[in-house]
Amino acid sequence: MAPRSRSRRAVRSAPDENALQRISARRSAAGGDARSLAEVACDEIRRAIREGRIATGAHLTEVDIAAWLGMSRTPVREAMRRLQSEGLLLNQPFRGALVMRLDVEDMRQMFAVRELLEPAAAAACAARAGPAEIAALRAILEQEALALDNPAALIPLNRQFHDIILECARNQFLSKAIAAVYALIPLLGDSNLLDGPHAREAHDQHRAIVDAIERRDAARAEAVAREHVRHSLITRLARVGGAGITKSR
Amino acid sequence: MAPRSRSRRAVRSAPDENALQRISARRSAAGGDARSLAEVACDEIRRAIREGRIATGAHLTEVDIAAWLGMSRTPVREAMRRLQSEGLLLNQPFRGALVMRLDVEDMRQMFAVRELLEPAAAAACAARAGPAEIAALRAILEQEALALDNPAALIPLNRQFHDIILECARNQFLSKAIAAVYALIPLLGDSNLLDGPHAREAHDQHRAIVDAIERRDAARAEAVAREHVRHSLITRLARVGGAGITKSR
DNA sequence: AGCCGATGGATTGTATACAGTGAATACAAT
DNA sequence: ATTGTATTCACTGTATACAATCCATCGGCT
Repeated sequence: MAPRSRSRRAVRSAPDENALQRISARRSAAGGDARSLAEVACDEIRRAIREGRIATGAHLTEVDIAAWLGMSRTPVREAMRRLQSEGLLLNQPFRGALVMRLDVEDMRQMFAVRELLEPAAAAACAARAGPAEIAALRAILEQEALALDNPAALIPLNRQFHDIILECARNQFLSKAIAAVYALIPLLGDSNLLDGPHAREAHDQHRAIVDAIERRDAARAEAVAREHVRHSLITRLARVGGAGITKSR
Repeated sequence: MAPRSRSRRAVRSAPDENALQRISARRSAAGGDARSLAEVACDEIRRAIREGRIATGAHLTEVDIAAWLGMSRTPVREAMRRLQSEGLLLNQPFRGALVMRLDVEDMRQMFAVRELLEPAAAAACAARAGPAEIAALRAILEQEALALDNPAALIPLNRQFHDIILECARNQFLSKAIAAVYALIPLLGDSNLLDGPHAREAHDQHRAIVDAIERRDAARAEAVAREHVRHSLITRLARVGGAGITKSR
C-alpha cells in the first residue's frame, strides 16, 4: 500500500544508483584511477595472500570471493584466472582453487633463477644507462638512506629501484621472465626489509650497483647484483629456519 | 530471424540446442577431450596468429572472435585476457586488442634471454638426469633422425625435447621464466625447422646436448645449449634478412 | 555385508542482457 | 572556416540465469 504510483520507475532506477555507487567507490579507492573491478579483485586477493589474511593452502571459490568483495562472479573469475596463470593459485577444475604454498626448496629455486636474471639486468643497465636513469637511481638511494628504519617506505622504494634497472636494461623478455618469477613473491610472506640490519646491507649493495652502473662497469654491476640476490636468500633462509613457518608435516 | 512470438521465451529455448551441438563439437574436435571453450578459443587464436591467418598488428574484438569461433563472448573474453597476459595481444581498454608485433630488435632480445635460461636448464638437467630421462631424450633423438625432412613431425619432437630437459631441471621458476619467453614465439611465424639444413644442425646439437647430459658434464651441456640458441637466432636473422618480412619503413 | 548406479549439492562453464565508455561524426554557433 | 556540443556507434565491463560437471552419499540389489 505504499506509494505504488512510481513503482515501475523505482524498480528501474535502483540498479543505476548501485552502478553509480560502484563506479564512484572504484574511482575513489585508488585516488581517481578507474580500474576495472577485475583489477581490484586481483589486487585485493594478492594483497590478502601477501598479508596472510588468506592462508597459503586455503581453498577459494568464485562465489566466496565475490561475496567478500561485493561484486559479481564475472570480474572475480577473471581475477582468479589471472592469479592462476601467475602461479599464485592452483586451479582445481570444478572444485575451486587452492592458494599455492612454497617450501624452502621452492624458495631456493626461485632465488637460483633470480640469480640468473637480475645480474643480467644490472649488466645490461650498466651498458645502456644515461644520465637521467642514473639520476633516478641516485634519488632512490637518497630516499632509502632516510628510510632505513621505515619498512613501509622502504618496500616501494626497493621495488622502484629494481624496476628502474629493469626498464633501463630495455629487454621486454628479460622483464617478462623476471615478472614471472616475482609473481610468486607474495607467497613468501613478510619482506626481508622488515629486518633492520638486512635493510642496511641491501642499501649498501644498491649503492654499489649504482656506482658500477655509473662507471659503466657491467661486470662489476653484474657481480654485485648477484651478491645482492644471494644475500637476500641467506636472510630469507635464516628467517625461515629461525622463526615459525617451518614446513611442518 | 526467429519467430517474433514473445521474444523472451523464444530466445530462451533456442540456446539449449545450440549448447548440445557445441559440446559435442567440442568433444569430437579433439578426440573426446573435454577442453573448455575458453581453452579452445585460446588455442585457435594462437594458432591463427602463428600461421599468419591473423596478421600481427591486426585489431581483434571479442564479438568478431566469438562469431568466428561460434561461441559466446564469455569464453572468448577469457581467452583474450589470457593471451594478453602472455603478451601476444595488447589490450586497449574499451577498444579491443591488437596483435603484438615483434621487430628484429625484439627477436634479438628474446634470444638473449633464451641464451641465459636454456643453458641453465641444460646444466641443471645434466646434474639431475636419471636413466629414465636419458632414455626419453634418446628416444626423441631417434625419432628426430627419421623425420629430418618432415617439419610437421619435427616441430612437436623439438618441443618435447626441450620440455623434457626443462622438466628434468626441476625448477618451477626456471620453467615459468622460459614459458614467459616462449609465449611470444607464435609471433615469429614459421619455425626454423622448415629449413632442412638448419633442422640437421639442430639435431646434431640436440645429440651433443644429450651426450653431455649422459656424461653428467654440466659445463659442456650448458655450452652446447648456448650454441644451440645462438645458432637458432642466426638462422632466424638470415631468414628475416633474406625473405620478405623486413621491418619496412 | 558389499557393490553399483542414481540422486543431490556444490562449483564452475557458458550465454546473454544491459549499462558504461570513448571515439567519431553530425550539427549548431560564432 | 573553425570551434564547441550533442548524438551515435562499436565496444567492453558487469551482472545474472542456466547448463554441465564432479564428487559424495544413499539406496537398492545381489
